[in-house]
Amino acid sequence: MGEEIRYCPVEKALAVISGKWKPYIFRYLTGQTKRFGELQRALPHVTRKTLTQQLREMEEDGVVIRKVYPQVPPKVEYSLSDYGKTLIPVMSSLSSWGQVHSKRDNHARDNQPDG
Amino acid sequence: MGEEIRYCPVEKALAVISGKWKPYIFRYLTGQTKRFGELQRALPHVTRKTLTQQLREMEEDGVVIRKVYPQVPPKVEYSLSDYGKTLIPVMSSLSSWGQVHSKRDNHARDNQPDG
DNA sequence: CAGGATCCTAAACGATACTG
DNA sequence: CAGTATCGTTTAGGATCCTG
Repeated sequence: MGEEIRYCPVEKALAVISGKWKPYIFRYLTGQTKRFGELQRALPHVTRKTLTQQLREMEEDGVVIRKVYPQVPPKVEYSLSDYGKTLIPVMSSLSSWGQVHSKRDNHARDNQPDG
Repeated sequence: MGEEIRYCPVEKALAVISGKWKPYIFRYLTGQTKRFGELQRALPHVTRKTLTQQLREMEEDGVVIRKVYPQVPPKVEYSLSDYGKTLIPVMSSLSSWGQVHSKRDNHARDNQPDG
């Protein structure tokens, strides 16, 4: 998901936040540190494998910090890095656009007066 | 690319702008009406089929207006709809983030002093 | 000029089972 | 608890050829 270099800054930003569960992970980690299991419970529809993958990618991109506590049973905490936090206003921008235009779903592309 | 309903506003926004060439199309159409061929020349690496697809999706999503001039040879113009223009600040947000953090490429996730 | 049709590949994601 | 390994499906996008 980031194999080739991104020349377009928009693409670069999208490369970091694109991923089926990344927006959710992002929102959930904003302001909070969470354990793997907590994320899993918050996102009941994602498999462990995929959740791990998405988190690994976010870690690779430097937006998420993974802290492993060497104990048994294992404990792993995830949090946003300072770098990751710089994405918060971007996510807000996306979010507010999505909220404002949520009345316009997939269809409804003809002039829909403010119903 | 928008088969299922998006519950998350961020996902909803991403669904509209995600697509390999959409950011470029977006930027290129911002403030200008362009013909299909112009877009193609501006994006030398995209095939006609894919360019058409992306434009169709953007039209479906209501962000792009496709105007066909019934003449031979055909002439088709693309422009941003008013709805599409509401995405400009969102694109700006993504873009400026991408620009600011462009020094941080795919790797380089350890502390890299401004070398 | 601006496409449509068809075939193909790579990558994302899911399902399921196993592990330190 | 927090993964990894393997397999299978879906889909975005590319390659190529055809058309009004």
